[in-house]
Amino acid sequence: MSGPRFEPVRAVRAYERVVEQVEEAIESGALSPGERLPSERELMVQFSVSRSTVREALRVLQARGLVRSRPGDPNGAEVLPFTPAALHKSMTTLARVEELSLAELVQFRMVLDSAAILLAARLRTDEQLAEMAEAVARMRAALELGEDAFSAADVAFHEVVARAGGNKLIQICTDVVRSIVVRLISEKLAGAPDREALMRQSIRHHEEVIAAIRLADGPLAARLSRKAMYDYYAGYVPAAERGVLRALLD
Amino acid sequence: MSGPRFEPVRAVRAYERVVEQVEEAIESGALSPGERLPSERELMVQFSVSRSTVREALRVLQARGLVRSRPGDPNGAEVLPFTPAALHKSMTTLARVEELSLAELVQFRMVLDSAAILLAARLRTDEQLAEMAEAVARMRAALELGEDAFSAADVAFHEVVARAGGNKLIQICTDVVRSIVVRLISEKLAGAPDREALMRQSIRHHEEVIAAIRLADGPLAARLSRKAMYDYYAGYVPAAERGVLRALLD
DNA sequence: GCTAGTGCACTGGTCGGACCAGTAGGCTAC
DNA sequence: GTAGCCTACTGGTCCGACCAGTGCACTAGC
Repeated sequence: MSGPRFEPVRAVRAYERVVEQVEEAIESGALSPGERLPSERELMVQFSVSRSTVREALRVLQARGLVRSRPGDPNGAEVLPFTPAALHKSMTTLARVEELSLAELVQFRMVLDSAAILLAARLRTDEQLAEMAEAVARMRAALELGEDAFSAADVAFHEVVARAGGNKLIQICTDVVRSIVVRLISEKLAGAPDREALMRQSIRHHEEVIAAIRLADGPLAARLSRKAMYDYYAGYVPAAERGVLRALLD
Repeated sequence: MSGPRFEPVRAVRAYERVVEQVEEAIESGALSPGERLPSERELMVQFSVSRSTVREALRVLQARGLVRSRPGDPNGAEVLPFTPAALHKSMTTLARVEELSLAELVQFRMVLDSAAILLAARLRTDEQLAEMAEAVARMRAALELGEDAFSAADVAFHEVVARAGGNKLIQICTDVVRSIVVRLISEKLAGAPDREALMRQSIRHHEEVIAAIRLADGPLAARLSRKAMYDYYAGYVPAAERGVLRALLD
């Protein structure tokens, strides 16, 4: 016979209550990006807590990327528009403490990027298609300009595609993981053999993908994009782990 | 001619320095999960900052899921093993403030889950295959037991698959997004028409997927899983948005 | 001798007050 | 009318204090 079901009471700290209330106000839209929170001294009155408690709450909210405070600002903390910064931070942490391999990260990109391309092939506007072509043109021009320009144009291409795919979650996740991958291999990048050949090949691949997108052949575009990413990154992945990447090639 | 390249100096607060140092120690492995940080009073000596500053740093580290502190604990804060809690938090925030639609979330699951299944079809062990079959058996048994048991068995199935796929990032992301989706539709779930038919259909689909995995036919298994997820969730997605989901069906 | 119980020394959580450097905007002096 | 100062705020940091917990060593009782 089970008696009255008591719920475990976890001791909830004062600053957590403050965090919850402010968080709720932001997520419900009662506070919009750009608006200001009351000053810390005002908040301590409203919440009936000390300033230390208010400040600990604000630190948490700041760590979650919801607000930002600036010393000397005559207004209170500013409510920020959503940025994937917190997502980025926790994924980076994940990558470090869980020791995610480069193979896993690249595989993740192959999956999500090709999905975005599949969707983009069906949903893209003509304008977006032109943007993609322009980005690839800039990649080609960057052959003369150097690594950074090439990389920037490449990022621009993938951003247009992700946007055209219409799924914000995919868009943000690809973006976050891409930056992690880029940082991981940036040091290896300089000393890599035959960078220029790799870049030329990458450009060809991108052009093939665009052609498939133009024809609205999503599955083909997706397949080509996976192949492109594999060819581009396989050299940086230990040979033993390349098998799991090839599993995604048709 | 560009002179010496000065970097912008952003004012770095004291507590941020503390966060960085502790974070580095954890991520580099100098501090392992289960180990203890020095007490707050000890940390204020080591870092030469006040206790308030130490505490703000600890709040940030706690928000990132790296440490936990318990009142009265004679030891310092405990270094935690990685949990996707922070990732979960930021994705949930993303879902709320960016107003991710259920369609986007389900689409994301279709993509990642089918990728995991594709990989699992090639990499799974016989033992994992048996686990999958057992999970589906429990789903069938749960027809008598109710919604919760069914859902739990379903989760177990997808967890085995994700594990068998061998990509921790995919595994964690599917897990996080699944819980968000589940919470989103949990209220609609009770009043849904013809739940039992949906559950029976879902079981059939799962069995088809297992069959394909058993035959190591990854692409088939992946396709079937996308179809399964579409059929299961389409009813909860506004008709106007179902098109983008169907774009993933072959 | 061993065990059960009691303090004690420590922990984190919270509070209040204080000072500093920085900012914005009103005010004053030119 | 404008340039420059002044003031009233802001957040960042520090300090000292108190409280309610916790674990452990020590002690009193068997």
